[in-house]
Formats: sequence, structure tokens, C-alpha cells
Amino acid sequence: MESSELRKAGLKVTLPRVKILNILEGSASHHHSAEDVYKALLESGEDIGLATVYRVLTQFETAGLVKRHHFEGGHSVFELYEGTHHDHIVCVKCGRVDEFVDETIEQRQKAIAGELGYEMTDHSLYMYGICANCRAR
Amino acid sequence: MESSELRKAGLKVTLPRVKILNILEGSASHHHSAEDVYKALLESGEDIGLATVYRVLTQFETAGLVKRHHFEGGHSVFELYEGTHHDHIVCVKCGRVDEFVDETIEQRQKAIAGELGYEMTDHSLYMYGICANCRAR
DNA sequence: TCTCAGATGAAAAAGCTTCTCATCATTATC
DNA sequence: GATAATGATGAGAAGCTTTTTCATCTGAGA
Ligand SMILES: [Mn+2]
Ligand SMILES: [Mn+2]
Ligand SMILES: [Zn+2]
Ligand SMILES: [Zn+2]
Repeated sequence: MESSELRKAGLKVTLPRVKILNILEGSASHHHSAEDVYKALLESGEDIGLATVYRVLTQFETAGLVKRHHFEGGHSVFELYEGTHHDHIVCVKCGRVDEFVDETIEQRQKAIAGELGYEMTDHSLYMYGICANCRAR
Repeated sequence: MESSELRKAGLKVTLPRVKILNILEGSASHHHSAEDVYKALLESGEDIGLATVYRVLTQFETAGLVKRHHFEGGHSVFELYEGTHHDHIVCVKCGRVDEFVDETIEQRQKAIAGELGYEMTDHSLYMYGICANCRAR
């Protein structure tokens, strides 16, 4: 149940937070913009402000419940954090997103950061392309 | 000389375009926001509008003279395109940027895109960390 | 139930980028 | 070198995503 996740994160259990968590957990697609979440709330009859959506998503990010990504196009997208890192490939035609993890890449990244004298705190790898579907027609 | 590069790109040789190209070519740092370029123009006494800076940088990008990056923080940064791809590691304390190319990573990326059915058009890999300098103190 | 720290909604503001439009500069032509 | 046509510029308005403000409301603990 969501309330325990929220309490564990030190957040009051409020209606907006529960609803937003529901949307993130219940939806087929993993990746949501703030606007996506806001629209889903409106459609389900909740009268929750866009400012609250942004606030809550940022709090969820701070609490480690959610990961924020910056795909091309300027706006942030959010997804539930399931405890493991992955990277993304995005279809530039239809917006489809696939996820992957590659140990070789992960290790090379660490090695390169070390060689350049950095202690790596984070990394983001996005690939862009045209998916099989979109190329078929 | 800059005018030939501009002509080759099919762009009229105008004062703003020449000055902006000068800044990109003459500066020690590779990575400039539109605001950076605008400030540099003001400092060198040129009265060129910010809208023109954005327009020109976008035209340079289209012409392949310049590459646009999206580092964390929402705004675009531009660098002269020297004909070869590279990736970036950014110090989250001081903003230092190092560049690198890793053939293993490049190849794995292509392979993964293929496995997932994509024809890759672009990719961006950013690593974030704390540089040696910033860790020293 | 009462109290209050904390959360919310609406609207304003911020920050970056693009658009509009009247004016101006460059290039091609004579 | 002068002229005409095309494209570029500057200033400001507008667009879009995101954050802030502030008065009001709500959840959690006593
Ligand atoms: Mn994902
Ligand atoms: Mn670079
Ligand atoms: Zn597609
Ligand atoms: Zn540093």
C-alpha cells in the first residue's frame, strides 16, 4: 500500500501524493512528464494543481521513489525507481522508449571517470533512433 | 577565414555570424551557452541581440558547424563541431568539462540499438562526478 | 477534538528559447 | 558603383516548462 512508502520517505500521506503514486504505479508506460501525470489526474476526476504535481514529483525524486530523466525536447520525465539503474533508447518518430543495461558500458564508464580523475556520482546515456515499427512503414 | 565557412554553409556573411564564429573559435573553453556567447559579444563591444545569438547558433547547428548539448540544468550548450564525436564528463562542483571517446562504448551502443530493432540516429552520454581538483580541497 | 507544522491551489513569476515584424545589410545584377 | 531582391537583424512580445508566493486547508499527534 502506498501510505507506507510515503511514511517511510518522511512525507505526510496526502491525497495528491497517493493519487500521483497510484498513477506512476498503475500505468502501462514507465515514463511520464509532469503534464502527463497532471492530465491523468484530471481524467480521473481529481482536482490537483500542476504546481502540486511538480512539487510532489520533486519530493519523490529526493526521497528516492522516482528517477528524473532529461530526454531531448526540454522537459523532464519521471519513472518509478525500482532499485536498479538502466539506460534508454528513444524512437524519434513515435516516442517509444526501450530500456537496457549493459555491463560492459557500465564498467567502461567507471574506468574512464577514474582515468580522468573523477569520482563519478551519476551518468546518463540516451540513444535516439528509429524503431522497427516506424521503419516498417 | 570565417566567411568561406559561412558561404559553404549557404549563409550570408553578416557581422553577427562572423563575430559569433570568432568567439566559438577563439575561446579557451569549448562549451558555451547562448548567454555566454551573448555576454562575450557585449564585452567586446558588439551590440547584437540575444535573439540573433539563438538564431545563429541554431543555424550553425543545422549547417553542421556546431553541436548542441543538453547538460543538466535545462539549457543548451554549443561547441564547434570538429568532425568527430566525443562524450562528456562534467564536474558537479566546479563545472569543469572533460571530453573522451571510448570505442568499446561506441560499439556496444550500436550493437544494443541493433538488438532492440533501432536504427540509431544519435546518442548522448554524460557522466557527472567530482573532479580531482574539487576533491583535493 | 484541538492544534499546528506542513501541504495545497491559484496565480504570478522565473528562466530559457522562439516568434513577430518593421527596419537594415548583403548579394546578385546591371 | 548603383539598384533590386532576398535574407538577416534587433527589440520586444510571446511560449513553454518549471518554481515561487501566499492565503487557505488538511493530516497527524496530543
Ligand atoms: Mn526507464
Ligand atoms: Mn565537447
Ligand atoms: Zn518508433
Ligand atoms: Zn571540479
